[in-house]
Amino acid sequence: MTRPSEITRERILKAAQRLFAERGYEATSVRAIVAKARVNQAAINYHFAGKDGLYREVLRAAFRALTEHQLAHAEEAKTMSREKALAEFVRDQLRPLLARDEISRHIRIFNWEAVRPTAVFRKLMSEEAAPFMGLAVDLVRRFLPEADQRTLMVAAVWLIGQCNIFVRNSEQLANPPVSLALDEAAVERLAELVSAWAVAGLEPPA
Amino acid sequence: MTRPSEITRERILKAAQRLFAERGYEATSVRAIVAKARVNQAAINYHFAGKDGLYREVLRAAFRALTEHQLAHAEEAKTMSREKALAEFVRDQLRPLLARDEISRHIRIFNWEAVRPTAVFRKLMSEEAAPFMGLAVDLVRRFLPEADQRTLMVAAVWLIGQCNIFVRNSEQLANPPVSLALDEAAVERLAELVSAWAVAGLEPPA
DNA sequence: CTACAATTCAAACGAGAGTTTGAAAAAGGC
DNA sequence: GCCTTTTTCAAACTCTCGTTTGAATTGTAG
Repeated sequence: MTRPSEITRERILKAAQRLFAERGYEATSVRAIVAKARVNQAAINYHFAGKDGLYREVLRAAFRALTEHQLAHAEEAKTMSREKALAEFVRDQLRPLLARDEISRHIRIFNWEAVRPTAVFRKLMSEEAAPFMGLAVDLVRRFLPEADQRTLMVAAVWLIGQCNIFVRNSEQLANPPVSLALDEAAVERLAELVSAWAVAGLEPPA
Repeated sequence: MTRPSEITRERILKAAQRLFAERGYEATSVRAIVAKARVNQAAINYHFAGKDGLYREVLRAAFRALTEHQLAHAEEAKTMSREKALAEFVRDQLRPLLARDEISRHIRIFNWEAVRPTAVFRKLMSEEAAPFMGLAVDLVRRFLPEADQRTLMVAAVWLIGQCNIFVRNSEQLANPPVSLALDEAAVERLAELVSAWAVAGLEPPA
């Protein structure tokens, strides 16, 4: 008898993913999740052994999907010029600004974790190492072939940071004094600007 | 009879500033503040009309001190070369990585706000417009004299973002897989790397 | 059809949050 | 030195949180 429970499980996971992406772990209550999923309150404890367990599942799914997505792009990225590859990376990072799809939510969840890592996240991080960082490092290595590992790590974080701030603060940036519009065309121009600056920053002076 | 109350007021403000900087608004409880300040629990409501009011005061103080600090530097920045000015800006932004002084705490509080802006912050933001953004815009304008206002805004956010990520994620970056050391020398090298890349990014191609 | 296990459900529990209360204490003006 | 105002204090109140409980329901194998 495993079938009927799968339905509620999925409903909970879907609702939880959306709410965690939107508000982060702490600010999301189990009551809000069960209301959105339209299941009973005790269902979370029954199926996931508590809020932590549920979050762990959401995080695992996000991990899997995100690295899968990035690894898929990694193959074609190697065939592009480094400038084009970096531009694609930036565009991917800025994706949550426009799309409301699942991948955007995954990225958002990781942005929440970047702020105040939960215990669940730390554990998962140490268990399933993140090839995500490796991708960013590989990318910047094409610009800094002679740099040591430490410098490459800093460059990777640096690159992610310039994209991250726009995603993380998108709501805030839409208001004064910045008043940054976020329609499709604007995000496209934003991606172009950021990747142009990043490329120029990493390319050796002519 | 204003004197005796000033003492508890100050004790509360000081304790609250430290805790808000460390944990953010939501994760800081009124009970934790009064314990650290060693005052009665009702004191916060008596003196600040609630947790919100207290946070508002802390935020106002941070606003004032931070813009004051930046404006003071703004004068000397104008006498420097644009490259040197940008390097100083970056160094300033990375300051919370090392110092545990008041200014570092102010910056930390604003980093929390960047994550999930509180209602208090939004209100304050709209009331007392931020000359802080203006400073960053002035700085990047020296590199992009012909850019329009929108591009300058994006560039300013872009610049802040590359510094911000290191401060915001400092705890996380200290652990694997990044394992970024954060002693004084390392922060110095970090500031040099970031400002070099940022300068190269903004400087017109040779 | 029956019996048993899996699943749902409404209700309550205990802990922690921010706030309120009303009396006690302290301070200052006259 | 008294009287009024300001300030402190311990306790309780109300709300929300995550979790637990035990009965009711549902699904399925024999």
